[in-house]
Amino acid sequence: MSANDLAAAPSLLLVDDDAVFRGVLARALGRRGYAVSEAADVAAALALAAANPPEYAVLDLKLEHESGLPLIRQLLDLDPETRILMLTGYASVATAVEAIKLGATHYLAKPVDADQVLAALHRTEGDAQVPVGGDPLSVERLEWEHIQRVLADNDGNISATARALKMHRRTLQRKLAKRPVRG
Amino acid sequence: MSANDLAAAPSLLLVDDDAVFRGVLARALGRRGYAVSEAADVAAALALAAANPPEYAVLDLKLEHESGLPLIRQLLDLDPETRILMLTGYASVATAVEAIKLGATHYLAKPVDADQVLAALHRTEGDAQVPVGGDPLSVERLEWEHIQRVLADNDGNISATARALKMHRRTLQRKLAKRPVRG
DNA sequence: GAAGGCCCGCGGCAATTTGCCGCACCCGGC
DNA sequence: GCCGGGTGCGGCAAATTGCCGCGGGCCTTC
Repeated sequence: MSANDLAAAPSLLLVDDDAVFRGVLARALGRRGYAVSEAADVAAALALAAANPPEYAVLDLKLEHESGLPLIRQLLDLDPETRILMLTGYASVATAVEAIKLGATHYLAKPVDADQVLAALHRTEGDAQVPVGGDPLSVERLEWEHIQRVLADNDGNISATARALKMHRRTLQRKLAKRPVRG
Repeated sequence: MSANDLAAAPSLLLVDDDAVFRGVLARALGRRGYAVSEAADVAAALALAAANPPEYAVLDLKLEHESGLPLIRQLLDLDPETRILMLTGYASVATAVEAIKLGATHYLAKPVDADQVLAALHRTEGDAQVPVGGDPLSVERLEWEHIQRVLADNDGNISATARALKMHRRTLQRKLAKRPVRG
């Protein structure tokens, strides 16, 4: 990439607590002509964004001990034009709905590659020739979605969620630790 | 319900191609004080909405041979105030994102009960500190409902259902042998 | 009418998951 | 400080699932 390209490179803020993943994605995006800045938590992300509001942002939903959701609002407060992509390895309909309503541009489940990230960030709204897929959810997937929904209803309180679901707290913990299955 | 209540009843348009499900939900919503009109496809829904734009709408994503997604835009064109809930037994993150971006108020995966539908329709953007009705279904109960629905979709074919649900035929048999749990 | 192809029901057994203990820790109120 | 409630996690017995196999029924096709 030349110095000219650098000068014109659109800024992109990448927030993820997984250093390895973050590094790989940052490098891939940099190679594609973006000026990437990285942060591992909400505080660091806000510091970077306050100093220089990015044009694009890629946020991990599940950071070390906090949620990336509030960042959506805060980034949009700094610059309403920011295009935000929510990214997570623990995707669910419940959190997707929440993210989009908060103003995220798109929402993707990990794993993703840099091209998918960029496609999601640039996608113009509206052209919704969506799949409307064929097969119903697997029981496992359905359970995951339901758990996420109830968990959101209970503000992330695991004990309360376990009670509401009539399952053991320990079991719920274990289920949450696992990644959602596809399908 | 008195005549006064009827006069004040908020209008709700319910669109689903499954007559049984539609009937059950319509009755349940009617009992809760809504003036429910029903439609089985997009054309019928539009006809009803054009004549009398509803305050609320509950749309099935997967209608017989069409998608319910375009209806979101069309209903909002008729009346931007309409609060729309997308409902589907074939939930996916992708369609959820699309529905919300198109302007839907919320998105839920079937099976749901009437209270959850209303809670979703009334939930305000900020957050859900609203007095939510009854407790959510237990995972066990949810699983049972889902299995029954998919089983019906497959004309009672256990092998096909097991494949669709990505579970073992033997396991499905055992689950079916047990009584439905309540909760 | 024999051969496949699909389906159902069920026994058995190993692997995985649950239920249910416990413990250590953090936090917010009293 | 002390208490109640939430979180994370190890361990272990009990229950459930996954995955075999078998026999049998009901079609369709050679």
